Amino acid sequence: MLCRRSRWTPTTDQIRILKELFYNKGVRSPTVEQVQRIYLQLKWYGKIEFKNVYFWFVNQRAREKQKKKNLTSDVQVPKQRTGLVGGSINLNFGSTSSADVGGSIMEQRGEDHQEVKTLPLFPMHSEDIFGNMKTTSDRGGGHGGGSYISLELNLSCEGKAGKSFRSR
Amino acid sequence: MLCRRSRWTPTTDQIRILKELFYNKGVRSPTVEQVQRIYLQLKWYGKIEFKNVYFWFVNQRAREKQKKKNLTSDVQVPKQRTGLVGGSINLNFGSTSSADVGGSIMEQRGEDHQEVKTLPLFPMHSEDIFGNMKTTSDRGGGHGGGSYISLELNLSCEGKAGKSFRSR
DNA sequence: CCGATATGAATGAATG
DNA sequence: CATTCATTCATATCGG
Repeated sequence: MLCRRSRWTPTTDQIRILKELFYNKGVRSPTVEQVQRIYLQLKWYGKIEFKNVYFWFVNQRAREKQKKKNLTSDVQVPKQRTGLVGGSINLNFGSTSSADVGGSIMEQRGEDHQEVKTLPLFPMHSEDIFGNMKTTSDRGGGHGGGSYISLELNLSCEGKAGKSFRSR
Repeated sequence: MLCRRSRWTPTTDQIRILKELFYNKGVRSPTVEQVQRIYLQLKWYGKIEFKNVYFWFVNQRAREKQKKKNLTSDVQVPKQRTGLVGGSINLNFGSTSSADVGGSIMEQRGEDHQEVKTLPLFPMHSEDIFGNMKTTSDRGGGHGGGSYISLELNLSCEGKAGKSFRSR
């Protein structure tokens, strides 16, 4: 059953070795020689190409970063005054339990304030918001504001500066 | 290995809002800031995480294109992926004799010999890989004898891991 | 319950 | 390296 897959499907051994290198050995950005050796070694465990190893590390780095910012802020406030059938507002903020090396869910910063107060559509001028990237803000202490969101969607997609997910 | 992690089940309100944004507002690839705001708003209607919003847009985009491809494309051979590359005319007489349909960059394969003979240099366009490889700071000073990739691999670790991807 | 479908999630591959 | 595309996997939901 040879499933000619268009893309590389790493075997469990290959994955194990790669993760071992990445997490335990701390190999994040292997050198060319290292990638070459890893590749040559991994070939023994199944079909693989040099670029597969290279891409694997690139993706791993990128996703590691993404998943790292997880704070599991799914603390949705038990608050539904509108009577919406929201349905499941279970306070499921059950401690993430992010213990596994490969077990992490990506998420943004723990921005849990649901008090959206009509955030400015585009707070930045062009594409760089030095020191302005954290929407979370840092209001020291005080939070006794109202806690109900109301606005309707105000997202605009006009001359959006920058394009795409550039958090920078 | 059961990855049974209940997945997000969007509420009707969340779906409605998301679709409103996608179709009516034309929001296809929201920026992180936008995703974040959408997330903050949607979470009021039920359990939701940042990544859920992110994935939703990714999937919508992909499937939108998928559907479109199914309609716009004329009836001509749907090119079933029955296995072989079918209709591809292999006029792939590029450089490497091994014509790979996936023809992509950095294709350095030499077939299935899993033995290294002389670590051939990489025939890929260096401008892409080695010219762009700027690793600001990979493993912390593991140079000269610390961070080889060794673990269970017995690959020929000459032990010279001096050069890293960064060609600086 | 069961199989088909819709869709959330994961990840290899690419692009700039 | 940041972001996006493409393909695949996993599962919630639906019809019978």
